[in-house]
Amino acid sequence: MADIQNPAAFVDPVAPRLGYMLRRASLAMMADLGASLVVMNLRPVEATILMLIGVNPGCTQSDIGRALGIKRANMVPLIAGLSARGYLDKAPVDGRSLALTLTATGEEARALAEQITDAHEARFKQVLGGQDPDGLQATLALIAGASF
Amino acid sequence: MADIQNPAAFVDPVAPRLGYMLRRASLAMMADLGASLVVMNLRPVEATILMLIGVNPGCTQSDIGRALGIKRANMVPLIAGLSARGYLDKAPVDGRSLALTLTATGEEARALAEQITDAHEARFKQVLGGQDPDGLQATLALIAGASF
DNA sequence: TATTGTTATACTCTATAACTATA
DNA sequence: TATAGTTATAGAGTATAACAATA
Repeated sequence: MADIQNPAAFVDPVAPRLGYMLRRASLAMMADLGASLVVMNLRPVEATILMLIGVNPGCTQSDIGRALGIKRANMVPLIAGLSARGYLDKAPVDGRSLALTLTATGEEARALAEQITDAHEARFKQVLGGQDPDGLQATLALIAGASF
Repeated sequence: MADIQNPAAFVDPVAPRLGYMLRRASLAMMADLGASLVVMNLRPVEATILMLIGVNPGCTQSDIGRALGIKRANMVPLIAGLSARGYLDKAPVDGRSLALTLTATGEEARALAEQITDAHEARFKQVLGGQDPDGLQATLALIAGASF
């Protein structure tokens, strides 16, 4: 029986597992990013969408959904929310699709979100000590792109 | 405007971000683990709980919740589910807490889950090429343990 | 026939509040 | 007063099915 009086005696058998540690590291970074973006009342996914439209002006919400792995149906409230806050302009291109661009306010929000994300990332790179963040990035890309 | 006829022209501004790539790598591994465990009708979190009780026989569900970052209230249906499948034995220790152990069937399930998880992990370590998985593991632990 | 945007809906995961019984 | 287990509930996030309009 585990000695529950001594928390250190409790063994965590999944700590040495790559997938679980990946998950914990991801949750730690996402929690920090979320906490950092709360000052501008923006969620990480909303910040991502602003950045995506910033570099891809005129894209559609279906484009964004494909890029981020979000279903069309779930893009609707996300775009509606950002639009209601005055961050987005919609222009018909097709008759069925809308070209999305950032308003001036939206561009300000994107720039601030980018700045906050930079600072967030810098904090974690410092934790890495001397290790190469780009090397880690490349390794993670290998894992993210794996298919069996 | 982004050339939506050519998907390659669509720029992903968060791909070079550590946190986002961490998230994508984590989702990729968790999806693979989930798909691998489906043959025994077990979710990753349930497999984790079996492993946790396996090395910490006699622990309580509150112990498990603390170890995995799952609230007491959300542990209830998890333990009830594993118990209903005949994987767990509960023995009163306290009057208010229950000591959890694996039944013979539960131990079989744990062993199989461990084996499936091993194979899953081996696949991803192969994707890493020559890179040191333990080094990556240690780096992820630094990120997971960071606090600001 | 395929795609865009949309609505409705359901399921999972997570979070809080409140209760009981025990310590 | 604090903890273990529990219930109810609410909020995200994610999934599918279906529809109208358009390509």
